[in-house]
Amino acid sequence: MKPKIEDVAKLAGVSPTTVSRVLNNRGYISEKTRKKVHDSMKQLNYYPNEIARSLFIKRTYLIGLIFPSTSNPFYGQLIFHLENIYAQLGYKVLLCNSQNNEQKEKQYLQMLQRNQVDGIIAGAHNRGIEEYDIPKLPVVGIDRYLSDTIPVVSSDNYDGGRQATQLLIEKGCKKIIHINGPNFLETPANLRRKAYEDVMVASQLKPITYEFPLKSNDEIVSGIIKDLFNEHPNVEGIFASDDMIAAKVIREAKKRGISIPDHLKVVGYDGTETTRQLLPELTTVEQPVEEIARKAVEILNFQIDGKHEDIQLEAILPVKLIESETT
Amino acid sequence: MKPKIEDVAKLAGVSPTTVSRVLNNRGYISEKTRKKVHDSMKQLNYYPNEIARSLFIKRTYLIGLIFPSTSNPFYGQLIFHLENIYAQLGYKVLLCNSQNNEQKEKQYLQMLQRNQVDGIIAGAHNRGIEEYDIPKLPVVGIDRYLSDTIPVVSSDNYDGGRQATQLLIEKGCKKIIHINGPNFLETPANLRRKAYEDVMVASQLKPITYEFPLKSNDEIVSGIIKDLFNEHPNVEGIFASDDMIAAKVIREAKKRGISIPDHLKVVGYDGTETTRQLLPELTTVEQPVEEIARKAVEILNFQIDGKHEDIQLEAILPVKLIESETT
DNA sequence: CTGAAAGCGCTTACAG
DNA sequence: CTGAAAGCGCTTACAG
Repeated sequence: MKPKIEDVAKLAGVSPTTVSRVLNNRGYISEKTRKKVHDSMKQLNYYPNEIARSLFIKRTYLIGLIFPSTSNPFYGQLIFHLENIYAQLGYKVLLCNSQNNEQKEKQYLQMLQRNQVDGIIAGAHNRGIEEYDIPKLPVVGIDRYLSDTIPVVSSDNYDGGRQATQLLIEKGCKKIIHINGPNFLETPANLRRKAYEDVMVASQLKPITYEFPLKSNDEIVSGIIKDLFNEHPNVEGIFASDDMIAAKVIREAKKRGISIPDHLKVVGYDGTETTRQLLPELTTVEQPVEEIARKAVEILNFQIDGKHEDIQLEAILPVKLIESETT
Repeated sequence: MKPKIEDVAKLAGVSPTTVSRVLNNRGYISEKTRKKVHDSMKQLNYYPNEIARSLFIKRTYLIGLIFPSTSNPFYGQLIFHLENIYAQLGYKVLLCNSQNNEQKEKQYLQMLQRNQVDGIIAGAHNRGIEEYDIPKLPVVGIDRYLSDTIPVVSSDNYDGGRQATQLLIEKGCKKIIHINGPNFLETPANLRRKAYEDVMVASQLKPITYEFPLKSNDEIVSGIIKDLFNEHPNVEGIFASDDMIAAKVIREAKKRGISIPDHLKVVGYDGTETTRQLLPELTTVEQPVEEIARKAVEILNFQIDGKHEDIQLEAILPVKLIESETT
């Protein structure tokens, strides 16, 4: 069986208390004892059982991460940074792919509570889930309003939408169409649309938004893009609410022999590493993914440490327009 | 404070033993008692502490996942499936981004042991790490030989390399170049190169492989691709060892005004969802990501359950050539 | 059908 | 500087 503290203690000829103290660098320990203990630990190949420790100290240093899918480049990159930051802070990360499924999400929430996580960071979903309002469980949302008391971190969606739309206007587009998810959601991401509409109106242009439904797959989105081109064959600019959609727009335009950027200009949103590698020609609004991760961790830490006075309820981080070849 | 089993017991007027039995559906419980206990749990909003449970049963239902980065589309998708499968099986998943850093990886390995994970699934790295040989800790490698006794799951890299190369030959290419990582590594992925060389030689063509170093970044890879085009301006076919590299090849070809597929044909490897969305025109060899995940879980489960006779030391899953517009 | 006791592997006051 | 005892929140024989 795995050696335990008692085994180390026996071999070193000391008490379990002493071994624990050596392990945790707590209290006074003579150099001689410390060495004996360390030698015994090495000899037995001992490593402490964190489960037992967690039970006692009532702290797991576990963080739950609930996001739709690591397969999506934006979330994949965000989770990468979150995990990195937490690893450096001595935390571990429990991964949950919610797939935007409310039922799954509730189950994960239960599971994370049972496993005594110190906190939760959760990413975009269709709507707030009241189950997130767990007394004393630190939670931070990313691009997502979970409840009135749960802090949200997001990129400056409004400014991103504004910059994207303005760029298209500056480049001479008049007929500019936006593609986005459903409008009824109160997500920060909806500000991309709001900004688009505001800028269009301010420039005396008519905003037109094509919406795809909440649970839409590849085909549905492709169909909507086809509709867009059929109904507006003379569209000059398209601002897609994310890079995946922008990629589909580009593809459809190519199929129709519409040359980009001469006859059509396209702007995406996200600007993940993966997009920039696979589709570097796309002009897009880059989210500060690492900074979002850092901010979310910072706010969650304030909650964990009980520093409630330091918590911002909303943190908005600046985006960066990356001009490439589609505009 | 959080209610514990004792609180539920008191409220229900029974012993903690009985509550535990209700919780675990073990032994005989009268319907009346069961109801009382359930009511009390609901009233107190009780949920069991898995940490305490784990300590006793010596089983955490935790699996450690060590992969270079969730930001990479292949690993992101693989991890997505692994997590999904494990969630359905009632397991939880601890995520570790090793970033191909041996030091980090060793630390994660320690951490996972301290946290009493039931098993580990680890993805590609530069070389085997002896620390993986932990007595009685179930481990499975994906596309990676960790040690003689650790099972490996991979796509049929040889067949993938063969199909890619043969396609290029069939399409009329004579001068076909391969781009891959360093050859000295004994990874299953190196079979892609081996297959390329075998097919070329069998077709009386000269294999030429451009290698990029182990720790290479964007720029280094781009530089190597530039070299390739400078040194072989008349190259007709390029088989890249993954889709990211293929994307760079396409980009460089465009810059040089080389038209694809007319004057140059390109084949990638991986065929992740993300690639297929962002770069659907790429011909590539699709890895059976979900099947790889399933197989790895299956083999790890055999180890966890002690069914050592059922364990395959090497599982190779079939790939699928997806012909698109770059060939 | 139900309960009292012991124990999972740690840590922390409290003594000395 | 070091140790004996109690306890973190569960579960499992063992009794009854």
